[in-house]
Amino acid sequence: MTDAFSYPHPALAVDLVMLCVQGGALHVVLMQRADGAEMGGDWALPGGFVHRDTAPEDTVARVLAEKTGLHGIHFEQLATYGALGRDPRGHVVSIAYIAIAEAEALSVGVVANDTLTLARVHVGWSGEAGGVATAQTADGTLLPLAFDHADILGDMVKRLRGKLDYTTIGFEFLPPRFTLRAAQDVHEAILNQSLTKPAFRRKLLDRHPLRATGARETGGAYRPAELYEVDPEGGQ
Amino acid sequence: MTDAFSYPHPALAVDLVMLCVQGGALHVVLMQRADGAEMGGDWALPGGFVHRDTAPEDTVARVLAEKTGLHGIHFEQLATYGALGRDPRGHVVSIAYIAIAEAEALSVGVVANDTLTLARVHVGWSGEAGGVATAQTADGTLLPLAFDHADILGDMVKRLRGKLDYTTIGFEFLPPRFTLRAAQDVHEAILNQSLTKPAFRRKLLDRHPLRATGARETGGAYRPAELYEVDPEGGQ
DNA sequence: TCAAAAGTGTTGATACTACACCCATGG
DNA sequence: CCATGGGTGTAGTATCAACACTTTTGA
Repeated sequence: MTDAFSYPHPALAVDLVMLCVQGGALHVVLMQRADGAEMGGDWALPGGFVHRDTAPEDTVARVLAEKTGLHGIHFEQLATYGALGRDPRGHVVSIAYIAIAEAEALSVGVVANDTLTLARVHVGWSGEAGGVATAQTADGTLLPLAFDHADILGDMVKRLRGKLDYTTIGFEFLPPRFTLRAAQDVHEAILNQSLTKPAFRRKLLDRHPLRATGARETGGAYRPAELYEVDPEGGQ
Repeated sequence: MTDAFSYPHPALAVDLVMLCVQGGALHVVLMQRADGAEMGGDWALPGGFVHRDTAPEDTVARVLAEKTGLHGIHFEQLATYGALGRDPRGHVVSIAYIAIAEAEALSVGVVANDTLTLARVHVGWSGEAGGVATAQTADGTLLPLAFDHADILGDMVKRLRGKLDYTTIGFEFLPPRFTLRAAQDVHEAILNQSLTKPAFRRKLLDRHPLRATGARETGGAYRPAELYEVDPEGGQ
C-alpha cells in the first residue's frame, strides 16, 4: 500500500476515438504506425501516455493539440482497456475517450499531419459486444487496426448510439447553429439507418433543449431551412 | 513512446462498489481506514493496486477474495477516476468496478473481516452529476467517505439505475431462482421508489429473458409464489 | 371461512409512426 | 409556374400505467 509507486505498475495511456460526420457517413481519425507489422496492423487510434502528476483529461487535451492542433474539442471518457497482451510493448492500460468535432474542423487537423487520415467507419448492429468495427478509405480500402483498437472503436460507436437519445452529445458534430436536416444526417450516419423526417423532427425537439433562432440557412438552393441552437438552460 | 515504463507514471488501482439489497434497501460494503484523518473520511471503498502484468479484472478478483473471501461474484467496469489530488498519497488513477451479490453471500464476507461493514446507501434523483451519495449504518449514523468515493458511489448507483431496464444486471442481486416479488423489491431498493405490481411484472417479463420454472417458493405463509430463472438463451 | 399475498384482465391515456399535405424559394 | 426540399397536420397503432378483480394458500 504505502510503497505503491516503488513496485512496478502498468503504464497508463489514453486513446482517442475522434469522430465526425462527413458525406452522410461516420468517420474516425486514424494514425499510421511505422511499426505496424508487430502491432497487428498499420493503423491505430491516436493516443499518448499519461505522465505522473498529469490528469488523464489533460493528457487528452495534449494529444489533441499535438496530433491535430485542435483545442476545445468536446470529449468524454467511456471505458478503460487493460487486458494483458493488448500492447506488445508491455503492460499498457489505456483509457479510451470519444472526441467529437465538426468535419470541417477535424479535416484541418488531419491534412496538417501526414500520418493522420480520416477513415469511414462501419459498425454492425447485431451482437452486443464490440469488435465488429471496420475502417476504410474513400476508395473502399480496408484499413487494418492495430492493438485492440477495432474493439475500442466498436464499443465507442455503440455507446454513442445509445447516448444519442438522452444526451446532447449528437450536437457536438454540428456547428453552434444548424438545421434540423443536418441533425438528421448526423443521427442517420451514426445509427447507419434512415429515419423519417416528421418523426425525427418532433422527437428531437421535445427530447432536447433546442431553440429556433429565427435565422435561416444561406447559400443553398430552394427553400432555406431555419437554424436551431442548443439552449444551455435545458429548456427550464 | 519507447521509454514509457522508465518515466514516472501514475499508480493504477481498482475500487470496488460491492452492492446488495437487504431489508428493502441498497447496501454497499465499506472498509474502515486507520488513516481516515488525512484521507478526508474514515470509510472507503475496498480497493487495491494493479501490479504490472496483472490484468485489472484479475486485480478485482484478488481484492474480492482478499477482503471478503468471495469468488465468482459478478462485476463490471464502469468508469475511471484520475483527477490530481483525489488521493493524498500521490497520483493514483483508479478504475471503479461495480460488484453485485446476494445479501446473504456478501454478509458472510463482511462479518469475517473486522474492518468491513455493510452500509445503507442513499442516492438522490435530481442532479445528473454524481456526488450526492451518502452511506449510513443501521442506526442511522452517517459514515464519512474518504477520497472521491462519495462521487464514485453516486455515479455507480446512477449507472446501475439506467442499466436495470435494458440489461439483466438486476438479477445478480438475486439467487438463481427467485420470485417476481423479490425482483420488484430489488428494483424498488435501487430506484428508491415504489412500483405498481402489475406494471412491474409485465415489463420485467417482456423486457428480460425470464422463464417460469414451475417450482414454488417454500416456507412462507399464505400463497407461495412461483420461482423464475433467467433464460441464458435470451428467449430466442 | 378469513386474511394476506399471488397473479390477471380491462380500460384510459400517452407516445410513436406513417402518410399526406402545404409552404417557400430558385430557376 | 414548376421542381425541390423545408415544415406541419392527422389518424391509426402500439405501448404503458393504474385500477379492480380473481386465485391460492395457511391459519
